Parts: sequence; C-alpha cells; structure tokens
Amino acid sequence: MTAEYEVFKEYLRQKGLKMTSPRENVLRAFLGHEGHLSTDDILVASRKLDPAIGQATVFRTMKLLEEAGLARDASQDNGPRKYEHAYKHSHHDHLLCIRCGRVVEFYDPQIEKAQKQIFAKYGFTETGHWMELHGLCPDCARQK
Amino acid sequence: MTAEYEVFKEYLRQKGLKMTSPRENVLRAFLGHEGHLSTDDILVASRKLDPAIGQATVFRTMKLLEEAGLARDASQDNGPRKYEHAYKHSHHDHLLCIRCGRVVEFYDPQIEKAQKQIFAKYGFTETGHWMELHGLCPDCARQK
DNA sequence: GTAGGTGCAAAAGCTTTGCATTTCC
DNA sequence: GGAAATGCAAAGCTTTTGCACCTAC
Repeated sequence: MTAEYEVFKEYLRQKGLKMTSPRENVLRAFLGHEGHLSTDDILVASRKLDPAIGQATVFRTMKLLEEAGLARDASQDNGPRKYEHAYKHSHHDHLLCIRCGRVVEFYDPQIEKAQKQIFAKYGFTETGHWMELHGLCPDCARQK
Repeated sequence: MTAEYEVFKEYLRQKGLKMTSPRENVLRAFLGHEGHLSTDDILVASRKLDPAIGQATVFRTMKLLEEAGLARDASQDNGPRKYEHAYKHSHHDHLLCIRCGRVVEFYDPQIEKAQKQIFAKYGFTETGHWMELHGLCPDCARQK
C-alpha cells in the first residue's frame, strides 16, 4: 500500500474516523492522475474502481484529503474546484497561459524568501500562500 | 463627474455600447465603498441609488467595469465573487488572516521583479498575476 | 428608429445536506 | 452493537440566460 494510504489512515485514526472502501478508492483515483483534477475528474476516475461511488463522497473525501495534507486546492477563477497532489510534492506556484490553459509549475526561492519577510513584517503567522501568474505562452503569443 | 465615469463612458463608446442610468448607479455604488465588495454588497449599495436595479445588471455591469480596468477580481476561495477598485489604485497583493478575515494589502518590489523574471524564463507574455498569503494575524495568533 | 439594455424569473452549475441504509471497528 | 459513512436526491448558492419591454444615441 502506498505511503499516502498510510498517511490518510493515520489521519483518520487520530480523528476517530474510519478508513472505508469508498475513501480508499477516491484516494487511489486521485493519486492515479497528475496535474489539476476537478472534483468531477476524480468522480469519473473513482467510478472506474467502484461504479457505485457518489459525488457527495468525492466532495467529502477530498476535503479530508486536503486536511490530511495529501491534496491541495488548485482552483483557478470561479470555476469548479480543482485539486492537485500535496504529499511529498514540494511546494510550487503556477504559471498559466490564459489562452490555451497550459500550466507551468515553478519554484522560486527568492519569492519564497520575500514572502516570509512579508509575513514577518506584518506579524502574521504563515499558514500558506497562493500565487498564480497569468500570461500568454510562447506558442499562443506567436499566433496572436 | 468622476474620472472613473469618463473612463467607463469612453470604454463603452469604443465598444459601441451605451452609458445608461443603471450602469452609472452601479459604478457610483462600487466607487462609494473601499475594500473587497461582493456582488451582493454592490447590489445593495446600488439599490440605495435606484431601488429598481436588478442583480443581473450588477453582474453584467461589473464584468464591463473589470474589462474597462476600473474593477479587479478580488475573489478568495470558492465563495461569492468579490471586486475591488482598480483605477489608479496601484497593483498590490493581499495578506489574509484565515481566522478573522482581516486583509492587509501590500506591495513588494522584490517579488514583482522576481515574477517578471519567471515570465521571461518561460517565454510567457505577462498579462497579470495573483498572489495571496494566508496566515494568522497577531491578534488571532495571541488568542490561539 | 433601432441596436442595445433592463428587470424578472427561470435555468444552470457546483457544492452541501438530510436521511434511510450500510459498513467498519 | 453502535458510531460513522454512504448514495441518493433534494436543497442551497452564486451566476447566467431568455425574453418582453424600455431607453439612449
């Protein structure tokens, strides 16, 4: 079984919750795909493992996975919520092409450092951050 | 009349659209309040100027104001959409307390510069960016 | 006069919730 | 055995859309 499964199980145990078959299938479906997955993508993938899974279970389970540190909210704009893997995936930010939707993930130590300084400056305790850069990718800029 | 009114009118003219009384009232209602306004906040404020205004008009007008560069989407998480002033309000980012909801606006030239370097590194043409830092403000951290 | 705008109400999406039934510990 | 979880369907919210009537240019 995967390390993620163990992490999830332990998280549930600590909370007095149960590891169930639907939860396991949603986790496996989520882990089986990289990138930004909508809740519907996850529902479809989960049903390949168990056709009886309901969408409410996907919503409820993804919320738990987020709390357990296995998933991270990757929603953009006001469309459907999206999740990405969070376990042992180093933190990164996103560069998004507004025309073709292409997403580049990057990590910039300089920016991370500057963000920490902002937290310190205003006396805030950091819990997380979200940065998204929007632009045209080289291909789309060329077509213009 | 305000400079924003002129900007909006000019934007509409260029697009072959009309300046109307409801649009003017939504603009005035929006300009009359600082901070992050939900579409419902704007509806309520607009109705103080003209009780007959419908919410569809607020949605439609705010979309126009955004395109005209007068409003900027300031939505957080997946809740209702929020807008903030954009005209001659220099760009800034947000530091948000996850407990009390307090919002601090800041501007960090170092981060802005680093972001431009990211765009250049991946060959993207910049169109905008969104950064939000989440944490506990000093008051909430003390209460723990 | 006419293209465009408005308010209303209905529809459309996404997410949450109530509940009878089932499942895990 | 009993608390917790599930699937379904209904409800909730926010946002969009269709349409008959109105208005700015």
